[in-house]
Amino acid sequence: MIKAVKGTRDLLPPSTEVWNKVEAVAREVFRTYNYHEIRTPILEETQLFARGVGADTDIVTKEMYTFTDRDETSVTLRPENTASVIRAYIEHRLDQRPGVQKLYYMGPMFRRERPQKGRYRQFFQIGAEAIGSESPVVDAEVIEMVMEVLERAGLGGAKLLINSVGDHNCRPQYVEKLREELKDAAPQMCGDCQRRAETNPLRVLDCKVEADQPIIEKLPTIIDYLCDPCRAHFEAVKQYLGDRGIEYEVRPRMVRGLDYYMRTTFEVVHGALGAQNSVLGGGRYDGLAESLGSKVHSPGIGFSIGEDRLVMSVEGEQRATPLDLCVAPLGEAAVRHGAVMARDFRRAGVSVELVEGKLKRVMELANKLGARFTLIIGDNEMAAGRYALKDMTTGDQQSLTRDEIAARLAAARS
RNA sequence: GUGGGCGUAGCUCAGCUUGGUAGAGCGCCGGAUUGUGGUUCCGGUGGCCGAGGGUUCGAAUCCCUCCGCCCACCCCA
Repeated sequence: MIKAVKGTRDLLPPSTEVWNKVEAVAREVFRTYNYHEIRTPILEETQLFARGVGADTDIVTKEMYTFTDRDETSVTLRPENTASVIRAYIEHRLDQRPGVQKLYYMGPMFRRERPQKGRYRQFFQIGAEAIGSESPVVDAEVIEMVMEVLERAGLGGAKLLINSVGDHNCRPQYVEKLREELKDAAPQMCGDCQRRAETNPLRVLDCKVEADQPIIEKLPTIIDYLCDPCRAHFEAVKQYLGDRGIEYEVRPRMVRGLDYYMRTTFEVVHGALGAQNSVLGGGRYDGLAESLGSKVHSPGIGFSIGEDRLVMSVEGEQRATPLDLCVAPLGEAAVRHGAVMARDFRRAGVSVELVEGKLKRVMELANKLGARFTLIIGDNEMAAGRYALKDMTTGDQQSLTRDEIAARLAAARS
C-alpha cells in the first residue's frame, strides 16, 4: 500500500473549498493594494538559499531537500520563497520598472523537519514582497494588508507581534553586548541555552523554559541598542500602525530564524494551533539583494502566511458544496435529452449532476448530494415539453417548460 | 535528531488486564411491488486485528524487533 510520504498530505473536498476561499480572499486583498502575482520555480540552485537564507540557519543546515542534478549542479526544493523572488527581481531587472515592485505568491514549500500539529514537510505559503523602498510607510502598509487578509479569511483573535532587529550597524554591537552578559548568566540556565549562548545568542531570548524567564528578562534587548536610523524607522512604523488603528504588541525578544531580516520583523500568533502557534511571519530585508549578488541596493519587506495553519484555525463546520440541480432521466431517450439540457444549464452557470438509474435511487442520491432541485425527465415530459422540477427543500414539484426551469434555477442561485 | 502516545471494517471505536482465530455505531449497497429523497423497518457488503519473529495445543490479546501515524522538544509558516 503506497501512502503519501511522511509530512505530506492530500487535501480533499470539502476542505479544499476552504483553501480556495482563503486564496481567493488573499488575491482580492492583494489586488486592492496593487500587488501582482509572481510564480517562481519550486526548484532552485542550492546556492540561492545558502546565501539568501543564511548558511548557518537551521533551514539550510538540516532541513533542505537537496540533491545533485544529472549535470552535477546541486538543486534544492524551495524551503521559502523570498530568496527566489529577489533572485527573479534581480535576474529580470525589475528594479528598472517604475515604482515599488509589489509581488505576491502562493504555493508549496519544503522543509525536512519532524512533522507535528501545524508543521508539515510540504506546506503552503501565501506571501507578498514590496521591493524598492526603505520607507516605514511601506512596512505599515504591508502589515495592514496582511492583517486585512487574515480578517477577511475569517480569522478572529489573532495577535500581531512586532520588533526591530536593527541593521548591520547596530545589531553586531548588541549581539556582542548580549554575549558578554551571557558569560555570567548562561551557566545558570538550561542546557539548550548554554549551548545557544555560544552558537546563536539571540535564540536564548525566546527560550520557553520557565526557570530561565527571570534571567532572560534581565538581559538587554535589541530595542535598547538600536542605532538612531533604526530607532527612527521603528518609531515611525509604530506610529503608522497606530494611525491605522492596528493593534500590536512590541516583543523585544522576538527572534526570527532567517538571517536576512533587518529592522522591522513581525509575526501573528493564534491559539488553537498547538505548539506551532505562528500563522505568519515577516520582516524587512534591506541587504538581501546585495548578498545575492545584486549591484543595486534593493531594500524590501515581506511576509509569508502559513496557509495550512490559517486554514486550520479558520476551518469550522464544513458543509458539502451545494449542488444546484440533479437531472433524473428515465430511460435511454431521456438520458440523451437530459444531457443536452444539462449542458445548457451549465452554460448558464448552474451546477448540474446527471444521474442514470431508477428514480428512487436517483432521488436518494440527489438528497445525499445536497441538490437544491431535481429535474425528472420521462417520456411524458419529453412529449409535453414540460418537465417535473422538484424543490428538494420543500418537496414541492411543478411541471415547467425549459425557460421556466432556467428562470427558477437562476432565481434560486441569487 | 530526541522523547511520549497510538495502530482492529471506508470512518469513530469496543475487545487485550484474566489467550480459545472479531464486534458496535456511522457509512456504503439492496429490499419494504408500478416514475419520487429525507424518517422508520429488514437484509447485505466489508477486516492477512500495521508488518515480521517468539512463547503456547492455541495469540487481536503475552514478549521482542521493525514500520507507520499523532503530539511534544528543537525550529518555524
